[in-house]
Amino acid sequence: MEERQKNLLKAIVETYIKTVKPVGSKALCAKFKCSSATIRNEMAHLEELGYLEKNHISSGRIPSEKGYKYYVENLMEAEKLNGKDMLKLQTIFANNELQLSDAITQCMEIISEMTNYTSVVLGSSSGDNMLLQINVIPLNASQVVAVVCTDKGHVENKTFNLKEGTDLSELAKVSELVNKRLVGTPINEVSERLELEIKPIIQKQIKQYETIYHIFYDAFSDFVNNNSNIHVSGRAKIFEQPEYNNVDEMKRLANKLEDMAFIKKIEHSSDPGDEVKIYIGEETEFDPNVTIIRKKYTIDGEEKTIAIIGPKRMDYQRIVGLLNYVDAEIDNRKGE
Amino acid sequence: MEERQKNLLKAIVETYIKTVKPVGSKALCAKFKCSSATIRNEMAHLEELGYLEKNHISSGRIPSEKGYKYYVENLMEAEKLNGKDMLKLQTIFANNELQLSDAITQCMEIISEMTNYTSVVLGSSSGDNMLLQINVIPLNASQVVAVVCTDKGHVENKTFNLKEGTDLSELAKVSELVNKRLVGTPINEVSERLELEIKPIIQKQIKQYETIYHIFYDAFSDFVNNNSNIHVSGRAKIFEQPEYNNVDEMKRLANKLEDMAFIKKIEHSSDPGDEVKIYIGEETEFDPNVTIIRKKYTIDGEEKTIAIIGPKRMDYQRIVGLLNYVDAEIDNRKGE
DNA sequence: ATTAGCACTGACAAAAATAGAGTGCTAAAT
DNA sequence: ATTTAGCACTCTATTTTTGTCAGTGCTAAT
Repeated sequence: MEERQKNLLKAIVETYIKTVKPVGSKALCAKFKCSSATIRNEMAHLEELGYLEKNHISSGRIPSEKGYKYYVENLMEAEKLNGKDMLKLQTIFANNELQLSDAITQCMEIISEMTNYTSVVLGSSSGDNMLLQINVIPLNASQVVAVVCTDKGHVENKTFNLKEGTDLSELAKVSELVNKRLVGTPINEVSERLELEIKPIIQKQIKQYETIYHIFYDAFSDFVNNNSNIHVSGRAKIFEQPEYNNVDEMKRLANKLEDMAFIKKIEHSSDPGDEVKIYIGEETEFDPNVTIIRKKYTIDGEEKTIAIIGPKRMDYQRIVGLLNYVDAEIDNRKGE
Repeated sequence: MEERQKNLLKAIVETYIKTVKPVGSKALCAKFKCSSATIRNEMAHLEELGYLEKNHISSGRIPSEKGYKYYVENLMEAEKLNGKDMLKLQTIFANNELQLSDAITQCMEIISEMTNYTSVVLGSSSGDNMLLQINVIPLNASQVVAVVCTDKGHVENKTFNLKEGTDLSELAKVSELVNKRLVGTPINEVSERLELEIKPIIQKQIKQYETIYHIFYDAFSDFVNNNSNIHVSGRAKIFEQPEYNNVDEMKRLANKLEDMAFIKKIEHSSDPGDEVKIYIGEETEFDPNVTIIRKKYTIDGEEKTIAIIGPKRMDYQRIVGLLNYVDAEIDNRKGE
């Protein structure tokens, strides 16, 4: 692609991002110091190459997915954060009382607020967490709460009703046994080892071993299946974007943003790199009409993914700028 | 109001609920075995009394808020659950492994799915929970997680970074002290007693008392402010209702359904009774264009509120029928 | 290679025409 | 004293018509 064509593509993408209206040839004459006809010729060329599209035969051009892609990879310059935005984020990270992972969550909420895009924070899927401790705390004669804690500091709990006459001391015994034998086991293997190692032992020693076994079994399987580690904010924010001026489009997306199983896909998305990654349209695996910008971190040994969901014509410069800033702050805090 | 007028109002409300179109006089001739003119006269009368409204001078009638109100209080007969609906709910409650409060949450999710309304489950606001136990579990040299458990089985946890050289044994000492002194304290008074009773003691005995004091203080204040005890499902479901065929209306409601502070209002709503309560339009304190049907329970000593949010012309019969059924199942389980 | 010029396209908005459902009122019928 | 048929009228909703305009592609001249 020639230099002028690159500049033209850049100008078209940026104009379209601002105006949300197909870009016509006249609009760019001044910038390129040539007539609209010249621009039209170049546009036709860019269209042939697949970087631009038209809504109908006589409309202005809009960038195609390929066009956006080329733009973010080759043409865009990440924007420096403006003072206002920076200030808001700074105050969050400056607060050292705040746990880093909470700071990140808060910060993504703010970004959603500032930009009118939806933001997501995905905690790691507890896969590489290991059992640190299980406590079984009696609430009253017929209820106990089991509290499981992992080495990464994840805690889950579940309340159980006891059958009449369950012996609390037996419960305590089993809990001690589990703590002695299974600490350090990856959390999603605990169930298995419970079955293979613990069950045979308690089967002999404990009277109501079935009830008690179930309590432990359930407490762990719940842990693995839990998705509480997902924060979505500004689900409704993205609807402020002009592309969602249409009821069906809104409904379609609103449903997806409700579905946590779907949201999880953002994390699993293709490649695992930890730089800022931009997925446009089909590539997102989430929705063909959105762009997702995401970044992965490892904090205290745990993976965390943050992502912004916006329309395909999202303000790439600003978002990348923001995420870069967040990145720097996190590095900064991690260095401490 | 005369008998025929009551019947007419009932018919109009029920027709409107089904068709979502203003009800004209002809449509009801057959049912009332009289001419449209007679119906019109009666309609005019009902309108004078404030039970009906018109969109414009020559349109059919729609029920006013007062009309709906009168309907649900005097005219409606709760519907018997149809077999399909009942079956779905039954399987949830039949599963005795499932904790009752989880069963309720699941069941409200299903109801949202079945009816295309939004459902909400609000746990009690932890006000009358009392401290049962706090554990401070070390994760590694520089991090601990504090786990607070109340007598009602609520568990919250928070991770803290320790300053260089914090003495873990001192932490354990304080945690023992808190467990000895403050168990049984209402959870929202713990902070205060921490300040008044614990601080003076540790101030003398503990070197890094400030850091350690903060850990406990923060762990409790987080507990009180937490809203994790809210489940909203089918936020997007309500948009399937034909009244949300308009982008602005959708956005307005989507924003409210995102805002947990707003959702909480459903619980605090005026009177505290524990029967099925129907709030229509303005009465909801949530949104003038919706109806909220809610029911409060006390389960294991904790208040729980379930609610359905739908349009003002929601299918009252079905929802009340469903909630009655849920009610019966809960009573059934509580009785065990 | 660039540009002026021109015919042409399709979206969009405003205006006009049409159909239809429903009302209120009056006067006659029961 | 109700009830009803009949009629003029109102308003909505839909379709049709018309005009405007931004933008294009192509050709021929620069």
